[in-house]
Amino acid sequence: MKRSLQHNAAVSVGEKPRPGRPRSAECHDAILTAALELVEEVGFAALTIEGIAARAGCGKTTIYRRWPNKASVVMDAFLASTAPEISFRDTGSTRENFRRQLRAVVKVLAGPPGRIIATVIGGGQLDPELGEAYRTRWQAGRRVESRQTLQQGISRGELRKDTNVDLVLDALYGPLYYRLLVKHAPLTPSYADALVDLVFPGLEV
Amino acid sequence: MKRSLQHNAAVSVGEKPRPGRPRSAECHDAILTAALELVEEVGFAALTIEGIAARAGCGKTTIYRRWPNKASVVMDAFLASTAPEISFRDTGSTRENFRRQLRAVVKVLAGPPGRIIATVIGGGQLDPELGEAYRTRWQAGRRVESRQTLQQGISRGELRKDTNVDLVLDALYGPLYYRLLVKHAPLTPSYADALVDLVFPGLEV
Amino acid sequence: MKRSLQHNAAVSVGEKPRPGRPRSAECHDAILTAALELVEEVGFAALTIEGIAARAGCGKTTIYRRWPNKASVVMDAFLASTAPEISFRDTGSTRENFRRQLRAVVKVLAGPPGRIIATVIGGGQLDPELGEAYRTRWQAGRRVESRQTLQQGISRGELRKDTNVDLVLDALYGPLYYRLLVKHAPLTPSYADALVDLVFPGLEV
Amino acid sequence: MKRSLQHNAAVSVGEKPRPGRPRSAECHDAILTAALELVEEVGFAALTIEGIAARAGCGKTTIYRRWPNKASVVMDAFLASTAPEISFRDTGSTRENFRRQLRAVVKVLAGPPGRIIATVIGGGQLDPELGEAYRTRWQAGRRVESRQTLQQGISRGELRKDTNVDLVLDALYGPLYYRLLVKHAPLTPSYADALVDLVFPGLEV
DNA sequence: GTATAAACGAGACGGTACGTCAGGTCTTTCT
DNA sequence: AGAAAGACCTGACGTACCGTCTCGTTTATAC
Repeated sequence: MKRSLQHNAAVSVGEKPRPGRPRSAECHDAILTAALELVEEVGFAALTIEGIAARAGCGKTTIYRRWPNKASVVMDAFLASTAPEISFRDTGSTRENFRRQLRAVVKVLAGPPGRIIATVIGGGQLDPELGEAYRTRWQAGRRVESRQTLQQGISRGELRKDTNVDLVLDALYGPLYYRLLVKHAPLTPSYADALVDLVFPGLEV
Repeated sequence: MKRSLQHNAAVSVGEKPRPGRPRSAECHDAILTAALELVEEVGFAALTIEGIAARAGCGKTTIYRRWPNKASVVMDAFLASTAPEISFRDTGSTRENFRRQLRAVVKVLAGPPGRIIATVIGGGQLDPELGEAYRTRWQAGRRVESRQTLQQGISRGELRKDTNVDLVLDALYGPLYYRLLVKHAPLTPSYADALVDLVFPGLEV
Repeated sequence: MKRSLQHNAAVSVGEKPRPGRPRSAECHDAILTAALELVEEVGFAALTIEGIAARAGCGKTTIYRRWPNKASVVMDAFLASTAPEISFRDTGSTRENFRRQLRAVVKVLAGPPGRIIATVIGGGQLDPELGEAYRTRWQAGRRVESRQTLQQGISRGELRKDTNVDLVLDALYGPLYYRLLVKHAPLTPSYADALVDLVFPGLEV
Repeated sequence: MKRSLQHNAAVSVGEKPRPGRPRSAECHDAILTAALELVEEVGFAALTIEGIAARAGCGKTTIYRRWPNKASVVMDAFLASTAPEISFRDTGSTRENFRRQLRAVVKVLAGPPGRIIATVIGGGQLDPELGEAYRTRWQAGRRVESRQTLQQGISRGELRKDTNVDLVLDALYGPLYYRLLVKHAPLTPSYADALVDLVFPGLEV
């Protein structure tokens, strides 16, 4: 059951061929694609293993053999689809770097991937495993880059040495996810700008 | 179906008595209590209407007659239990007012009500009605008071006249909900303090 | 509960007026009419008290106050509608008397009342009370007349003195009901004729 | 849905093995046995699919997968239990052949199988499919043998050449079913004898 | 007249069973 | 030996009626 955090089914390179019929890669992809489509169409709660199997044209058993629960399937499907994305580019100014990246994040969150992320975070409130999977397999990776960019700003002397990094990251990204999840107001690029301009003055030396 | 935003079963004051046997208030309370207990014990996903009915000692029909889905039951249960709570008191300093209120909010979110709020927001990603119910019946009310306090600070000359109120509220509360929902770090009173001290310097004249 | 064999709700003549609002005759009729219509439309099994109440425009309680179960309602409804019907007329010949009456019976059984009788007998296999009601309140009455006609034939010297009356009545009517209920062949006037001509030769002196 | 007239679940001989887990024969038998027991204990009306499933130790779905309604289950249960039964033996005299067979039929109808037959015919008044199933899967088979025996009597010169076969069969069996269903008098062997002696005089040359 | 008494409609109540759906497991044949 | 199919038991779903029970409202007789 603890294998749920890894691509447990991928036919890794250099894998020694085990006896028996090898697992079908077409099948694997079909399942992930079906899962992704369905989670967008009906949401995580209404998503069923049977539905995924039916759309993927495979048996339920084939899914259960590879993933322990539907959360893992969805998480794998999400990662397989959204892996290549929003990263930082150095403009020379840390504030400007964040402004650009936050605008990119807003763009993603306001689109279809945003709905999936919201679905996954929402499902994570009900299914602890999904929450854990989201944190470690998606959130943590993004956070590393943001932290590095912030730390770079500190070491370059742009930002105060006593900057509470985790707090600042929360102050920047928290409001975005807040609007994504509560939907009390829209997510716009100018909202990203305003946020950066609210938080950074207190950080810059 | 559009009645889900109101206490649809309560025998409101001054209500002209409709024909037929009136709905039982004991029953109403028993259901909400049972729902609240169960959602804490087993979580929203494992919560069943049958389970609520069994614990409340009433028939399933009685629940279905009053609420369209389990999300609404939980929402009503939550409101009935957590209504009288976190409010502002004027200490003379707007920053101090917010520091105290955010600490109170953290206390609530870190406790059992926090789990239910997270559950409701999570469920709101799948069930639009629940999301809407959360926004209008809970979130909006809290927001009004916060906005007034902030505006008071502006009119008292403590805060800049060009303060973007909605943005500031998001910057203060967003990070709290971010941690509540993503759970990448704990919610502590000192986090509330740090947040206030990060955001306010840029606002004060 | 044992009152189900009598018209328990009719405002009988000479009834001493009890205090309180008297039972409504319109209501009574509306219920019986609704029951009759519904039993023809959907059958006895799918018939519901709620359905009758809804169509009759009265409350369920009003029905339960008067009849102990749906079988009684249907039986009353049937009797109220089909009371005036098939009787014997003396032609001088007993065989002819029966031929005419059996033709009349076939006519009734082949029409809508036949469907209701079939429904009632069918329901009687599942609901003993309905069966008992059918026997005593309908069947027995018809039987008396047939028996008298047969006995008249005996005393007039047309039929053998050792005629087994009950057997002959069964031999005459049994096949009609057999076809009514099993439906393996149609009920036609000529079938009645043939039946009479099969049974009577052995009876006549 | 048109499969209800056949043993739709039986693993027929010579059936090419389809993929997937085959239907369990133990399960099949357990359901039919449970259905038969229950219909005798509580009657058809109080019979529930849930009750059958509980006693058979299987899930409701397993029953619904094989039969469309409880009538079909009972019909199959009845056929499986009463298949090997009442048949004719040639004594040399057609009248005697029928006397013996009618006595056997009376014996069956007066016992537990009789209650089930009555239940099935009764149910057939409400559910056309059940009526059709009864006619084709039970009644028709019995009728063939009776017709052959009657025709044998004709060709042997015992009975008149112009005998109306269908009418005679109705005259012999109709009264039995009449008493079975209306229950106005008991079914006894001597009743069978008397019936034969009433009908045959008119047939014999 | 004004109690008092009962029937009325409406509809909520605790239940039972419905027929469906999906869960996760299993058993079988096919590749 | 894995894939695909499909049957298995389980358990919850949301619905329909059951028969009972309040309600507030008539509509009678009795005081």
